[in-house]
Amino acid sequence: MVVALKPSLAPRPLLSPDRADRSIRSDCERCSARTISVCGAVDDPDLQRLGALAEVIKLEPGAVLIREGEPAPHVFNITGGSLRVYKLLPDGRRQITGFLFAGDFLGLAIGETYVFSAEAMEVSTVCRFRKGPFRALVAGSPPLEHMLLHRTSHELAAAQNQMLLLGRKTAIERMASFLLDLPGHDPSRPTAPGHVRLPMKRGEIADYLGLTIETVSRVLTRMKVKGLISIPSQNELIVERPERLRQHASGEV
Amino acid sequence: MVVALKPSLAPRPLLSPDRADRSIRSDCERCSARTISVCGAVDDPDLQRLGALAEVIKLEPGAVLIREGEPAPHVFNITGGSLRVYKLLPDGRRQITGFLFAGDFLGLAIGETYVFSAEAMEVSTVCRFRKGPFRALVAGSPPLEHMLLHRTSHELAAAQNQMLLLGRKTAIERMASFLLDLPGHDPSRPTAPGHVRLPMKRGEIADYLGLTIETVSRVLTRMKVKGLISIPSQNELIVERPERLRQHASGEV
DNA sequence: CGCAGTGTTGAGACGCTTCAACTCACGTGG
DNA sequence: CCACGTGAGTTGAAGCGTCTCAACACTGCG
Repeated sequence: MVVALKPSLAPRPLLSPDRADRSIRSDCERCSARTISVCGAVDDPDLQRLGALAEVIKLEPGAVLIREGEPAPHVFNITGGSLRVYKLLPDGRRQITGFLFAGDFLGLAIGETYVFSAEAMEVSTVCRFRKGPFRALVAGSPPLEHMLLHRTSHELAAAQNQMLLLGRKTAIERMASFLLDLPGHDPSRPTAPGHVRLPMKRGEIADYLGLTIETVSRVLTRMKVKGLISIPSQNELIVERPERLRQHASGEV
Repeated sequence: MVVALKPSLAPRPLLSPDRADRSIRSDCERCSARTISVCGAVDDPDLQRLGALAEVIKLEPGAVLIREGEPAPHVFNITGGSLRVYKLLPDGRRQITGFLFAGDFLGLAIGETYVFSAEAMEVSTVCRFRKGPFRALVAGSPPLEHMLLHRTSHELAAAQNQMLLLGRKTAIERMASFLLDLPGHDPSRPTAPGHVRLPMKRGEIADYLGLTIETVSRVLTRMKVKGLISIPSQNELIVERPERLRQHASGEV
């Protein structure tokens, strides 16, 4: 059973970061700033029980996992790939509220129906839990509950950063912030410093940053011309001047 | 000892909503849609212990409770009044990420320093807890931890709504959303239907909605001319056409 | 009465969006 | 092997919504 978690629990023994097929991810990007994997026998009985509850689902690119407004019987944990989470207005305007990667939870919010939609951006795998048993198990396991609170608090802090971005930053500041933040969320195989993997299309970046496709494209071009970044291919990008980008991200230019 | 909580625990006996001096607020606005107060003897020993940890602080309007970037030794619970929570860019641009009222928690996010600032908008009272003992108590009390997770999840859902607002809504849509949402967050004395208390100034509304003061003023005027609202005084507002306002809020006009 | 803080209104400027044309990469089939 | 089609991305020109700057109105208070 595959379960990917990013608990904030006491440190676990560090083993090889490979063998994702039977690994439990254990990290806390804001606390310990690293993604580690714990493989082999799982010592925590709660995590084992959690794994026993799970049902593994594989998603093709574009597959819809959650549709806003529909009944919400499940909680999900992403074990591989990446998903976009978004909300829609009736006329089709879309705001992507987050990109999720391996280890992230989805659908924790209390309520009868989902309040957002979620789709796979690439081939992805998720663990699905029925809400009732999941809640029951969590309620009976303080460490699990604590981990969820910890992660949700982090997400809330990230959401506040995004509000600052959407409410007050210019297009280039938004893009700079995005390019600097993205690698920290994506636990996929360690990339060279400055190297950013872009599993999402321009339109998704636009809907995440509250811009249009055209503006995203223009800003990237401007950054390229300025020598801040280079774009070897559509799906990857290299930050050439991280310090200058950081200045842009915080509005100091 | 004054403690204001909005736990998602099992229902408690409903008593008089007054006597705020010794009350424990107990509600779940999104689940049960009402704010109730439980007064008199507190039966939950965890809440009593929480109360014993608290230190009551009174804030004058404009008083700074939390400054972004400073060490974060405390967790707060608001027992009266209202606070604004915000983030700043170096050049002074401000994004207010939320308005907090009685029952709300503040400073839960894990980290060495606060990642936002908070100021009182009116005369307010808060309970202050040192983080260590607070965490210890919460860790030892599953119901408390559960309540915090529940509340944080709600805040996260609200934050996602705000991202949709900031990223994709027009000025009038933002204002309409704001006027409809605000009463649901403010548990202060029950107001007549359609009646909205505005404890914040225009500049704060602007910084919450990602607009300027002038745009806020213009939009309110437009709404007034259209007959959607009326403004008896600077600090209060009456929604005359809730259904039309709701259409605007969801972008259907 | 005068002052300061707050809110409103107007005119022009600006940044992003909209609309449209074009390029590029990739896959398919004649 | 190349013509063709499609989806994604880029670039240009014009439009529009909000911002900026400025003047004015209102309120409360010493």
